Amino acid sequence: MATARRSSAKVRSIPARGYHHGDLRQALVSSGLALIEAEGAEALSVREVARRAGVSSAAPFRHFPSRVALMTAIAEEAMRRFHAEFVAAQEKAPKDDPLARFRAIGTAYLRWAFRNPTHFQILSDRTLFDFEGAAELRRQDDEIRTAMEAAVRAAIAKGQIHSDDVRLLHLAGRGLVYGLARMQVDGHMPRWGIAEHEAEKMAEAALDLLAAGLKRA
Amino acid sequence: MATARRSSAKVRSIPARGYHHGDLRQALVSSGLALIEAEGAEALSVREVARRAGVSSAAPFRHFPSRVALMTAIAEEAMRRFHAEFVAAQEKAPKDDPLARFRAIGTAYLRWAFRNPTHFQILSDRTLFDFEGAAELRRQDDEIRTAMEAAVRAAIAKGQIHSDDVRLLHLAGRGLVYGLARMQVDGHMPRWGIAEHEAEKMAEAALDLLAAGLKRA
DNA sequence: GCGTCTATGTAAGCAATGATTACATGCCCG
DNA sequence: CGGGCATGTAATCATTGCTTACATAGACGC
Repeated sequence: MATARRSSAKVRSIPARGYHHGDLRQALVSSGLALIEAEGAEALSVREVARRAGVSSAAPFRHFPSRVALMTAIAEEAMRRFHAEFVAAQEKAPKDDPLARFRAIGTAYLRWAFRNPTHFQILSDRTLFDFEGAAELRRQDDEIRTAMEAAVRAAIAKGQIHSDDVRLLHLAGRGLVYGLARMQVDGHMPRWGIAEHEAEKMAEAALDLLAAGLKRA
Repeated sequence: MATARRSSAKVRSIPARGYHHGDLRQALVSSGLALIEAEGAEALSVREVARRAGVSSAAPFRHFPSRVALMTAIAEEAMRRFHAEFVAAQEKAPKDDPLARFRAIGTAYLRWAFRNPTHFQILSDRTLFDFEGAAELRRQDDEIRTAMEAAVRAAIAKGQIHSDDVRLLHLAGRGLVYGLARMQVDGHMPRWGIAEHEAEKMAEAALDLLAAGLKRA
């Protein structure tokens, strides 16, 4: 009954369930992400994830040496998605208007955070996983930071901004975007009785405000 | 030997240790805060706190119904300190220059967060404690938000700012300050090889940048 | 003083969790 | 077809949050 036998052929491609799970590692990451989405990061336990994947409580330790390692894999998955979307937004952004580009990058960051609060929360809270040990994640994170900084640099070179302190401008931009995103996921967004999706527009407007303030008069 | 007898008098004032602890509740909050300071919020366990206070593992439950309740008391203690410092800064701020006042409030917020990262982290992460159940904390939090909003409103009334959207301006200011503070405690501050205390000045400069951008030309 | 009542501590034990160890199973490759 | 390795299970441990039953010290009425 439960033993829906796979048909002798090379099982590798079929994610069927025998004694050996098709791809437990990925299954654990997926159900882990789903669990966090539903119950919060604190609620993620190795045993619960194993339960949802239908395996014994010791099985996950074949793929991850510790709970933190599992969380790290989940964070890397989240970063992979964020990075992909960021790259896509990056390509659609105007090539010849650095300030607009800076704004576009910030907006993409904000939109992603607002629409994937759980993913964003995992990524931003580095006490949840092993940041140092996640090389790929760090690389993608750096790439995003670098892109933002490049936009600022280009805007300065083009004389679009009335300041030439790259670090400071970058810090202000990133600080604002990061802050707005975290306010949202941390529940610090003032409730002005406006619809949820309005908060996102509001945040984007705040970013515009900064960009406008930087413009050369 | 261990029974250093208190001298008959009204013990109440003396924090001596008999079978009954002088003021266990406060002792738990204090050692809890110290523990978080040293090991991070995740590391706080009721048993460890009890151990450090020299009582049995069940004793804390006489004072707090749950671990979260203990964390909430710790958060309230942190907020009390923050609020006190905020009020002090508020009084020193210029009365007649709202924009400068707005800036002063933001700076005080930033300074506190940079110098008390643990306290700030506890307060900002509402998954750590019971925000809804902490009435006094909520009141003090509101008071700070209100003060910031009032400064913005006054700046608009005085024609110091080239915009009249109070909510938006407030959001931008709070978002930036909150973001810079969280970047610091979350370990997202770019390491530019500058000294630690320079980061604080940098953050303040970013705030100035926003304030300047808002100024009427 | 004295006895009792209550606040506050202890001891022991429960279920759940992260992690380890010894064992089982089945897929892959010679 | 048969050995070996990857991947699963079962059983177990220490630790944790929390509860229950019991102990004791202080406070208070008399």
